Amino acid sequence: MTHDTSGTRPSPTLEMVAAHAGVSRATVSRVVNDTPSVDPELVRIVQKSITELNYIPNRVARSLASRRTNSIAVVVPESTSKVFADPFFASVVEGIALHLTETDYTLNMVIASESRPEKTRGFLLGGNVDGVLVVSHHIGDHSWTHLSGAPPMVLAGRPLDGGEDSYYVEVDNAQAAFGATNLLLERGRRNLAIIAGRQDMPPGIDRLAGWRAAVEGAGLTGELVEIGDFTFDSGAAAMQRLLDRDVTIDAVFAANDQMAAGAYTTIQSRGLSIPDDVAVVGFDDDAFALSVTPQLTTVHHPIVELGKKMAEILVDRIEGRPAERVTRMATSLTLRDSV
Amino acid sequence: MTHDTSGTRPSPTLEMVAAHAGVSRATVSRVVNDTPSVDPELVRIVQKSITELNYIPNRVARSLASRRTNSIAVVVPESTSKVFADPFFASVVEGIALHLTETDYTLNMVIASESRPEKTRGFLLGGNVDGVLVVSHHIGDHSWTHLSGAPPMVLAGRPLDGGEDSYYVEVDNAQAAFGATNLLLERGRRNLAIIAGRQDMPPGIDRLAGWRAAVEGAGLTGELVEIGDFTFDSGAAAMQRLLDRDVTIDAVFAANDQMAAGAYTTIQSRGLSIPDDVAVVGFDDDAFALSVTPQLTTVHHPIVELGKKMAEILVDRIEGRPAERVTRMATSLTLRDSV
DNA sequence: TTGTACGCGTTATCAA
DNA sequence: TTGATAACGCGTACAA
Repeated sequence: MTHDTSGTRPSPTLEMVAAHAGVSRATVSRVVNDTPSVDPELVRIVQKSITELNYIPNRVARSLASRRTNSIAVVVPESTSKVFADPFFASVVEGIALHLTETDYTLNMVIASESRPEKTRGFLLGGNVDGVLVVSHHIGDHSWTHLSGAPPMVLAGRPLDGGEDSYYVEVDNAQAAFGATNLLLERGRRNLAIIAGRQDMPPGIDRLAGWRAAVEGAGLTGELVEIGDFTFDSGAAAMQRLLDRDVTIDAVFAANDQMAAGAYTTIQSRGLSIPDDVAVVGFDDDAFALSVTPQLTTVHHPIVELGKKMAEILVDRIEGRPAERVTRMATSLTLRDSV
Repeated sequence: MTHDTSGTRPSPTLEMVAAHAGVSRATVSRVVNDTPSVDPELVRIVQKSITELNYIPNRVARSLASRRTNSIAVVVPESTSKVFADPFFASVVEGIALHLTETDYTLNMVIASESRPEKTRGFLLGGNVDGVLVVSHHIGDHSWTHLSGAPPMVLAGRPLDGGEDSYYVEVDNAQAAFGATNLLLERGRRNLAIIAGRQDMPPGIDRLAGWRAAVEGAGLTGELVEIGDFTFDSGAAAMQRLLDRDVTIDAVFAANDQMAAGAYTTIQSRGLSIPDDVAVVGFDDDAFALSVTPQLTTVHHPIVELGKKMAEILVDRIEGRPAERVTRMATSLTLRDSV
């Protein structure tokens, strides 16, 4: 006895339904699984018994017999203890969850504990899930990506380590950053800085590359670079360092909105005005973009859709349908008052 | 064939390990489950075989036989499409996940789809999980709370509908709101308003009650009440209505930081100063409190801890250990610059 | 179209 | 302490 079960009236088994309906278990199983070749009359009778007895199929037994679990895992790195605080992550998971709700798949969140890596590995390889979704980008986080015997997998963002055979959904970070930076240039800004993100993950790397391409394409030097870790505080600190290096900076591109919001506090505390003295562009178009004053001009990308797409592709793969290896989501520039 | 399995080398079964080790399956099972009464020498031999063959126990088969799934469900309402955007929710889930990582339990996120309620119900009652965590507060969302046959459950926040027998973890919303409001009174504010939250959930109801108690306790009339839905925009709108009613408001208590941040934009766009003209106090102490200018004075509560506690209590119940029915987390006032 | 019977990988019972 | 062996609840060839 593992817990108080008073008042418990467990769901009947398939066998009990069969008895009640006066058919074999096989027939009940067929009705439950919508197998075409069943006498409509029998279908009716069985379904009646099912509702009368309040039968709920046992997913565990079903999995054992069918070798499919009908559940998929979402793996997130523990290292990023801020994963949940990151609106990007939250939105991806939301998209995944929303799509799966419309399917018969169940969502398993697994924290890739660094202290117990074998736990994650065992879970993923133990036949507990039909597929895996990975929302991390750190180098090294994909240690299980190329394991033989692993179920189908779809990544959020391009993999860092080769991974020619990986399936993933991403936004074109470099292109979007390029466009955002060009906006600043078009508005006449000439002394551009960037608060880049961690250089061990694609969004950090590619957004910096896009910024650099635009800046250097305009014949300017891309030297005003400071690195943050995508958090609010790191944005504020990076802005400090930038202004300490060059007070004449007239535009900043931040690799995400949280860091942009952090930069705001630094800029404004130095008596500088946004956008008059310093124009700011962010990336993500999340809640932070709206909560700051003046509201932030930022790169919008469909994060929830990205999550949905990941789930969609994974389910396609699981069920044997063809699927694109790489899907790129479109971005757009949301113009507000910070430029 | 459901998907490409080239290169797959499935984990061996318990039986294969038994053969390899020259013992019976029962013995291997005992070793795997740390059953005390096994010859140390055999334990060694079996463990050797396990690592050599790279054996991973099949959780599904284990569940079927043992009638325990080693996984718990976190139920979130679909209605709140903003659940994931809500830092509170994210932190609770983070806490839950963090605690479960240290146990052998797995986390199942289930969206309580309103269009397919039977799916949620079936999942929860189908023996798929050993316990349930509910992070919603809406009236009606607990329709499955009192189902017989349901596994142990722990709620975030007090249940709205009686539920004398429920287990839950909460913060004392009324008490905290009372304290926050008293701070405003102590600072000499006399024309207090509140942007309350939805009145169909405890945080909305109780924080309003706390505010009212403090205001009326000071001999003032608690009439300046506007209701929001915990979102940024609703906070801005509510502040509009308040100022339209009475421009001499000198203090506002918002039921969460997001609404407080929304109120900021309204207040400042009317040319009023925070805190000189209007003092503001929020609730949650999340990222929004830091991203606004001036930084927000707000009620801090240990949300991640709350999640951890929920998971801890649920696991205790599942494993038959005694547990408190109601746990109340302490709050504190984080003083910043908005008062 | 329906039923029989075996197997899925593990735990649990009962003898030995 | 160890080993047969019967569940666990369902899917699915295969046979009828």
